[in-house]
Amino acid sequence: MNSHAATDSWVERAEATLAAAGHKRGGARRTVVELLDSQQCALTAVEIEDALRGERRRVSRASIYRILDELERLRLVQRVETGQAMVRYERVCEHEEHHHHLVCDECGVVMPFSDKALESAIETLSERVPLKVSEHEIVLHGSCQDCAA
Amino acid sequence: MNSHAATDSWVERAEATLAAAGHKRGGARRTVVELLDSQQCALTAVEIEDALRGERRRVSRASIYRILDELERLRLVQRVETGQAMVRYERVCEHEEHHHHLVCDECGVVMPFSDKALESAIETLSERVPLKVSEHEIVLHGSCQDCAA
DNA sequence: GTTCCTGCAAAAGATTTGCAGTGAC
DNA sequence: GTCACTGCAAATCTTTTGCAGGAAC
Repeated sequence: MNSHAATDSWVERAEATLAAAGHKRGGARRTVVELLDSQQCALTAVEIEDALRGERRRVSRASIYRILDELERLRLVQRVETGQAMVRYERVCEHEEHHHHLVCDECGVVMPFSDKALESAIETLSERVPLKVSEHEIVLHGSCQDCAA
Repeated sequence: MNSHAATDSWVERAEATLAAAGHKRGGARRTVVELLDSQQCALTAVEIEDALRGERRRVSRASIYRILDELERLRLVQRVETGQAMVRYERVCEHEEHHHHLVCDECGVVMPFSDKALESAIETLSERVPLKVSEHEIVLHGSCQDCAA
């Protein structure tokens, strides 16, 4: 499930960062971290709960939100707002290409994409704007191939 | 408050589109439409309710949501997701420059910006992606000049 | 033993819906 | 008169919080 090099896998960085922040190792948190690591794209809290209910250990909704919140504070995951009712979360990889999202407004599927030209446009722009920019989020809405057919 | 040319002001287009869609003229809806027309940037439902409570006619929260929902379906307003708890809405002007948003994560202020290079990057990109793109949303997060000082 | 971690149940906050009365055409 | 519009109150849904027991160190 996990295709990173062993030495800088996201799970390991997450565990290390959590430990450095004074956290103990909790079973629920480890389970969530492992699930997030195995995902290619962003999940909602409910999707995480459902994914864990069958497979691995069950984790309560409240814990999932608490864990996601802490992971976000530590910049290990990022929120993705897709305009759907629920917020999505995905892991942040330091050495990996930054990506954004495509959302099909008909079926709700969310897919990642990345584009160099877009990133450099954002970078240039960030310096001309009355805001010290720390992050950016881009979402393209439309119909996916299945729904447009 | 309103700086459009009389012939294609957003209020007029909105009224015409609503009428064409079989709507009668409602006092609450007209009040909300006029408020949205007077705004430079996106408002939340609660901000709309508060703005109307003092000044013009009071409109119930439920009606505001229903009105915004209908205006969105007719593509007269668009949602803006800023990562704050509430969704924001703003009018969509056909002949005006498309804009996006800067959000200060400290004080919550939302500002509009626009950038040609960014728009063309999006346009080019939209054709290479497995989605029939109909809309896009870009949000830059960071600290505004007051908060960064 | 202290401090963090979890689940459960309750709370909070945003948005939606049911219903009954009012208004537009 | 009919069908849309609106407000109120209740419901729904996502996310947060309080609390008590359990686990890590």
